[in-house]
Amino acid sequence: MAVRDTGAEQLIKDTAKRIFFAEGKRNATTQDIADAAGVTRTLVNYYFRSKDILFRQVFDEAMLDMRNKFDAVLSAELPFRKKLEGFIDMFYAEVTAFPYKESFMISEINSHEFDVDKKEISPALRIFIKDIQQEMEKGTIKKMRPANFMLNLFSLLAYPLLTRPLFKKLFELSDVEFERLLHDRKKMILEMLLC
Amino acid sequence: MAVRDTGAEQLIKDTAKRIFFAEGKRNATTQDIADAAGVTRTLVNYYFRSKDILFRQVFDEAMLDMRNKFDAVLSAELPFRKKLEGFIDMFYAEVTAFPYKESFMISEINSHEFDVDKKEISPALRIFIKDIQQEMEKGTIKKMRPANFMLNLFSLLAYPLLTRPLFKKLFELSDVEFERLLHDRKKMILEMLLC
DNA sequence: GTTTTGTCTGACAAAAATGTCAAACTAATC
DNA sequence: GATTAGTTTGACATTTTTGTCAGACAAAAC
Repeated sequence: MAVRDTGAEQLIKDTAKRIFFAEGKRNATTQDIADAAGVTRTLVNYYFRSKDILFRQVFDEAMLDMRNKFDAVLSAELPFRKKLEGFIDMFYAEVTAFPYKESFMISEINSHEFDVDKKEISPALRIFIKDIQQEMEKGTIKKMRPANFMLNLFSLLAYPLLTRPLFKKLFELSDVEFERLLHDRKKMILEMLLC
Repeated sequence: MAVRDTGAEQLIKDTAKRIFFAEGKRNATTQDIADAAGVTRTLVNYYFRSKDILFRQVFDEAMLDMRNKFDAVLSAELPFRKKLEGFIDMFYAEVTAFPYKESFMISEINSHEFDVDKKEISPALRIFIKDIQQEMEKGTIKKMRPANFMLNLFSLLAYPLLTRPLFKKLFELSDVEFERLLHDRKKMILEMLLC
């Protein structure tokens, strides 16, 4: 298949990603996606057979894409603190490009069809877990299960972005003020993790 | 309206809440809800006119319910540390009863129709912000914007539950092991916040 | 230049979900 | 016990979304 590549298949996937992750239209129909891509809906079915398959494919690729970015940062040859900084920067860049991606993923993760195709703990994660344990022995971070350290890192980083609209209203913050808040967090997160 | 209260209206709402928040069927149809409640779908329309209105009503009540619980804990006459502990316990209890509520709320908060009907910062929140500032002056917590302190609290508490299925797989954890992890977090979160 | 093969489209069919209405039912009220 | 008014239902209509299929189109192969 796909011998005479016209780019339509990729175009459809990219458009779907934009609509879901950048524009936050979680309930977009195949027609919406086709329209946005400037093709007919029939073509979407031609390449992906069904909506579910398109969904799954977009989700899986997004998942893989994220994992690759995580792995690149977490297995880099850098001191621990630099790794964390790199991770935070990478994460913020990702959110800036795709503000709704996190929210979308959370939804999927909690849906009943969720199933990742992993065999085992990734090598990069294994390296990072080693790092964490070493830092604990050095005393730069508190002793805890590595999984909990990672949960803390992700939590402090991701959650504020997931609840941004709510917190903006709760604390009566403008966009600029919220950005400033996020900016402050960068240093603060490091301090909290490396106590 | 509702002069001859048969309990059907409340039954439908309660059933919807159970399906959404406890069973995690985010895309349940009105038919699904009617079936689960043991009534006809027509009756759902009789009481709520449209699916959207039912959704909105269930969401708003859930939001209000949460806010009330938060307020009760945050404005209690207790030392700061006890308040935090109460908050954490309340949150875990809530999640145990409705495992998918958080995820549902995040979705809604990030949808484009989201709009809370609040006038101003709630009195309870104002009290808690005062508490936070006092603790900062006493030196029991690091100096930061109160909003950031609250974000930290929520993040550390809520995020692990949102990504539970993913982390379970990533770290190859059983349900029991994950529960143990969560249990450890209780003390840890307090330590991280009160350094 | 004609055949072949992959790409794309319009028209149609099917399915899924929501909404409406007249009429049946039932518990209060008179 | 007849009337009234709120409640419930089944049948029907509409809307929305998805899926299919025969055929048009275009580029490569012969």
